[in-house]
Amino acid sequence: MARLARSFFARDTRVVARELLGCTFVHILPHGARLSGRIVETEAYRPGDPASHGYRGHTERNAPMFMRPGTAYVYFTYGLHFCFNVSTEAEGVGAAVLVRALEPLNGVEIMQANRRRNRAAAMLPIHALCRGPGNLCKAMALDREHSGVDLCGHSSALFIEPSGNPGGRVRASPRIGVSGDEAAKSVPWRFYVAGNLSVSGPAPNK
DNA sequence: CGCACGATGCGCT
DNA sequence: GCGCATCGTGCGA
Repeated sequence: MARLARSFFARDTRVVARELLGCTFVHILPHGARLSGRIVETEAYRPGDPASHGYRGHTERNAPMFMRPGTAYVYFTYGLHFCFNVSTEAEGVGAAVLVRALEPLNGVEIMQANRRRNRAAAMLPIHALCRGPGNLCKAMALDREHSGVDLCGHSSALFIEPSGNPGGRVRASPRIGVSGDEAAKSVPWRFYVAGNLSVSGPAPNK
């Protein structure tokens, strides 16, 4: 299947965030296994946005946000979690879409193993495997070594496949976990598929 | 059910 | 040092 071209990501971050819903995010592991899931929740982080890592300018960590649209930006936070983003807008512009949740499609058993804390722990329900940005990275085996990877490259292990439609009603809401600036907290730049069990936050998401 | 908090690393002031 | 685009647990109602 085709992968999304750079032109898809080289647009307004809010549009990209909304249109990513329903697309399939794929990670081909080194041994060839395919992990994938349908994107059901995203957030836009835009130029001039106080909540964005790019707000205070270019640093070593956020460098992928300023790279070509379609570049993966994976960062480490709270001392234990990774979050996966895709850069947007244009090269030199600090903007990205945070992918917050997937509905698992391929590689579910591997995801189960990636998420399991220890051998005795109970198996998680499929819809919970990639619910929330930290959980998504754990299940999809993503970490800082994937930051800077070009999702539009022909041979990259990470890419996104296009889709017809999200298969549900798309809703917008304020972003989750944003603190500080009041305007940044209230702006509706989180997008999700209403009612999908894999969407994070208080269930059920209507 | 909701809320509080601890875990735990590191980038930034 | 502070605080973070988080998550799971444990507590009280």
